[in-house]
Amino acid sequence: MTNQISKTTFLKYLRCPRAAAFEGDAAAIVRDYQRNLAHIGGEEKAKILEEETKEKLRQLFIRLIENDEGGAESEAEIESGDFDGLLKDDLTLKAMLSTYFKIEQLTAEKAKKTFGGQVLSGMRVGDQVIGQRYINLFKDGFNFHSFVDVVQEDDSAVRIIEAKSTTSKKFAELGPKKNKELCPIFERSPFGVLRLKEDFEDFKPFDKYYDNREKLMDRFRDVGRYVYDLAWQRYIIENSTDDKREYRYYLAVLNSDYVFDGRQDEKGENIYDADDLIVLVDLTQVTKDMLLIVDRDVNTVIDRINKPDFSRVPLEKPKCKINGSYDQCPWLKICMKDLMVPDKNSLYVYRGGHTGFGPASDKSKEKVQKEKIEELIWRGITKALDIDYDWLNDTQKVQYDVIKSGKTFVDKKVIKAMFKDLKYPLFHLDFETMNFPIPMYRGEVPYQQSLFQYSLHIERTPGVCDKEKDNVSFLSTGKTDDREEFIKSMIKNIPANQGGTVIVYNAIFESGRLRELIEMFPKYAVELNSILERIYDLKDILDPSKKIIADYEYLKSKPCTFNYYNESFQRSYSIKKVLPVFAPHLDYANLDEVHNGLDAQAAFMRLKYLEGKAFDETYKNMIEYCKQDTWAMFEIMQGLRKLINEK
DNA sequence: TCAGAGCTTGTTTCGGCAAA
DNA sequence: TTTGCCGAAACAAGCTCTGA
Repeated sequence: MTNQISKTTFLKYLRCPRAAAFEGDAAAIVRDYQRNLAHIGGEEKAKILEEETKEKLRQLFIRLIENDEGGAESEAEIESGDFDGLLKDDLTLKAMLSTYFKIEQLTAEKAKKTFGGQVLSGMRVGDQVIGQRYINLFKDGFNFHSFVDVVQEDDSAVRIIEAKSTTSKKFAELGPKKNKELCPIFERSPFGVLRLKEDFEDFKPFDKYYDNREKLMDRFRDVGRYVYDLAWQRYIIENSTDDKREYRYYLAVLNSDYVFDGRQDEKGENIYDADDLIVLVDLTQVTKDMLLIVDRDVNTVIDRINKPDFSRVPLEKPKCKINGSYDQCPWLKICMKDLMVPDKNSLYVYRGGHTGFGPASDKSKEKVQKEKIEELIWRGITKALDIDYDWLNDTQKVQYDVIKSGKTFVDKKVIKAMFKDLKYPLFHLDFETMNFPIPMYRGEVPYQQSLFQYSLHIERTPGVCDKEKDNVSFLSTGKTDDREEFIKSMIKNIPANQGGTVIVYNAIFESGRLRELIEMFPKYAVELNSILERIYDLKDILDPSKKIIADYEYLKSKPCTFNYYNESFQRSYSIKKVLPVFAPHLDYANLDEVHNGLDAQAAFMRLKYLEGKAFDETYKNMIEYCKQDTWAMFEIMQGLRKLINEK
């Protein structure tokens, strides 16, 4: 039997030798699980199947990593919870399928318009896309295969187009900066195609042109990973066809400057101008230069499948995607355990630790090279307290002390002074948004954070606020463009003439949204500006930003940046880490349906299609979630008040 | 007057974090 | 997946000093 290797599988094997070895043995177990799950009836049975599968994986991994090099020891034993990520059904991905398909359709339209000829793309049947061009290459007993999103061809040329749901920005703005001015390495051709400057006749290479071009060829970079996909396709095609026509290779991405004009058809569906929304990026020359890299990678993958190697590998940030979320290595937890890196209070807990650790630099002597976290871990220094105290900066020393003593760090004097600057009534405000690749409403751009909900708790005098009575909110029904209703409701509840501080958590987000509203709805500019000017970031009280430090005389002399640090924060000041310390009784897990911002987005997507009781249920759950968010802010402030008034 | 060393200052790049 | 912000490192440019 020939081994089938899809592009996704290929990339999994390419991560590292150990990931490849794990993949081979674990993939069969995961495949079995998915097959059985499809035929199983009832939630309870599915739960049992999941537990059984995790136990199988656990047993497998205990065997795999307990090799002669040591491996996981009892204190860092592998738990079945370490496989959660592997078995999780990707709901977000499923919800996005129709959007990805829409982008492919628009790409086909654009290709037809730009180049004419024959255009072949997929057709949607349920959750499947059929009819795309199949490409494959047999090599050393393997079948490397893939589908091409869009193929355009005529008598003389074939154009291979890979559609990606990212924006043109990262290509259009690639290039060095000189005196704060960008020198892009791409330029729009008369046909509106983004091409490298070298493709134009009058090309003269400028400083750092080739450094930036190199970035396109590095699959661990933001731009490079898209280009790699295309180069892989090219490799398969060039090694499996003897077609003599000219082949050109393009990525299709969303134009970040596209503004949706709000046009709709008679059924109320949005009409997009494909020619304007889609940008083609010509990567023919770059992908050609990458063929050698891909060839080497293909041989590496074949080798790894034929000779699995389970031995330990050093962690590498860009490869393993440590701290990355969606593209993190699925085996990272296993490697971490194997290297004795604890879940809590590891070396990764230090703020600014990514730059490494080393002796404090002495101005009179030469600079000492810092050691990266991954190097230290490889040497067996894995816990936060393992590190030499003198190798830490002032902020990190505070973290060390907190872990060592188990006591929270609090600068009561500073927090007290910051509280004095608040003007009552306090408006605790929180937004929920939807960021869709393709804009939803008139005036929006790709990935616009489109506002659909807010919650507001009004605290008229210090410490006096009722969770129900003092709460107002707005939630769009999702069936129409309600943004103007949203604004009217908000400016009524936060009056411009009344004063009072507007409290938000992580102000960058809320102020950004307000500025966008002013841009799109200038007739409310005065009222919206009044809110914008009164915004105060609750996070600044715990962890002051640079701007706040500059504003407050008493913060300037502080060596450590924190005002408050608790061990359970694990360096993060996100509200989900902070809230449990101040209000352990407020648990997001107790809410129905919506537990975080991404759940709220998913619920809002459903809302559009719900009616009657189901609609009411989801609508209510969304209101409750957002209310909890602003109430949490009030509770954190109450906790801080109690703290600073203690003797 | 010039070249080179060493220092200071400014700019660019990078990685990480927060929100949804 | 996006945005903006931040701090540190890396790099670049300009200055002074020194010795010839």
